[in-house]
Amino acid sequence: MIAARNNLRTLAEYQHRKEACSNCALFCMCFPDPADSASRIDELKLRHKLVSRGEHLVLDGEKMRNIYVVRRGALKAYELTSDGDTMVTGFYFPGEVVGLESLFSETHKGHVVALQDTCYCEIPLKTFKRLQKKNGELQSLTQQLLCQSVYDTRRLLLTTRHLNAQARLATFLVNVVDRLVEPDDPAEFHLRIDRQDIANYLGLTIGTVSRTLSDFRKHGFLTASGKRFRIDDLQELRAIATRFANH
Amino acid sequence: MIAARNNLRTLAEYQHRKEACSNCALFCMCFPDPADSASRIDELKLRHKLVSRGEHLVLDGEKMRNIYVVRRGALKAYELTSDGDTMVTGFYFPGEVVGLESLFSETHKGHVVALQDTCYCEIPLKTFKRLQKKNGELQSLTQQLLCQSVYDTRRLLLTTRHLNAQARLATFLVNVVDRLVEPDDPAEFHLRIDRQDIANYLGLTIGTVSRTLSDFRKHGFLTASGKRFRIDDLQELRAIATRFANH
DNA sequence: CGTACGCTTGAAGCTCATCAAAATCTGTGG
DNA sequence: CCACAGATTTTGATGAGCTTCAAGCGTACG
Repeated sequence: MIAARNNLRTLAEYQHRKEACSNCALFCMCFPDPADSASRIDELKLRHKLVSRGEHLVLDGEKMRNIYVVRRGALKAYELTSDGDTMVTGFYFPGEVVGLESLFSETHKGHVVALQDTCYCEIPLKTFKRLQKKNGELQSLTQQLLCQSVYDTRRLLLTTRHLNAQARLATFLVNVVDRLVEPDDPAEFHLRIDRQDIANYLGLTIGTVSRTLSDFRKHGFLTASGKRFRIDDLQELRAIATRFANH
Repeated sequence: MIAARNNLRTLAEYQHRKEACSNCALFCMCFPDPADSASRIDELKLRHKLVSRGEHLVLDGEKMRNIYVVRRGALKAYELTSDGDTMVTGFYFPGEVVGLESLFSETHKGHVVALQDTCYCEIPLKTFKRLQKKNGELQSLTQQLLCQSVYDTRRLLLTTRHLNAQARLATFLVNVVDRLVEPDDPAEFHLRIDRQDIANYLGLTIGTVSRTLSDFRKHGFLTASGKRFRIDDLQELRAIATRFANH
């Protein structure tokens, strides 16, 4: 069961949390112009919740009741085919919005499950729509995020169609670094995604992913043991990522 | 050079054209509630234009000035990699909107070129935004189209990652039929896309596309000679499209 | 009617999937 | 803290499927 914490917090408390929210895609919704922040926060009745590893945040076909933003943790989005095969469609890291692309149909497409204990913000759809209606900023932010989503998906599409295993994995790793690591920090992280999910996500098999990682290790591009990764030559990985298989 | 025809037409003339517009994704923008259509059409100052085969409608990196809707013809969207390789990202057929996903950045990503002489509607971005601001219907339509675009791209993504050549091509053909052929018409069409572009789009080579088409021919699923296609067993193609390679 | 381009077909090679076994990691209880 | 069991990851051998390259064929168009 999902452990719910539906507390309404004070503005002061939110100001404290600004750091945690600073890379949130919907930052402007919770922390607008200081002049009227109080009312906004109040109206949001923002709910922080937790899902533990293995629990689902969203189920396929479910009516969309909320929009979610990841605070801490990691989530996996996937769909099941008619044959019962799993297809991993994406991952969500802190600061990222879950379920926005369901906005129109108001029905979730695909499942979203926690890869580790994950803390998130829950924004009721009604609140979101109300805010959107009277707030041009949020309006255009929504469009921006949707456009970005189209762009990202298309990029992934091009990636998987035209790249070989090395380039696919390099693209994936570079993307993870960009999303998970602060710009000037060392590229070292605990990746909660297992090899099977990476493979599925990239349209490869677990064997190929493992082998390719070994290749990268041999070439000194990274140090990876289990789920602990350190990227030693991001430059080179970026180069491999843009190097095409069929030229 | 693009042959421009910037005439403002009368409402009566538009009513006549309703049939041509009836499957337009932005239909509601031009033909809203009959009561106030006149003003809407007037405001739109809709411009019909032409691009001939091989001419570009949109160039990569270009500032977005208009939104386009295809009336007649076919367009190809593609990007160029740093190595100079072409990657075909999609096709546009009558009734479909070009460039909506650039809405936020207001910069076009990728090129769009005409595969045949193509007639389209040009909606100035400013007009579109103005209409959007005071028209909730168009507002939500935009979001819907963006959501749809995410969904379509994701679907295509799943397709190409996990399917073999047969399934990819079948998916492509079924999709073309759905977009190009009226529901109850015989599935017969002149596909302006050449084998090379199909191959690139599906992440295959021209040889594999040709070979797979031959397989389909041998099995009696279709009759294809050059760019003329007749789908003889859409049912079976749909079955192949959903049949996965790696189960 | 001939040329050029696109399409088809064939043979050889390479990448990645498949299956299986070994190695390593993770978590649990002693 | 260590030992053990289950899960995950790595590695290896083999083969299917797709690419590559090249040659031949068909078709469109001047």
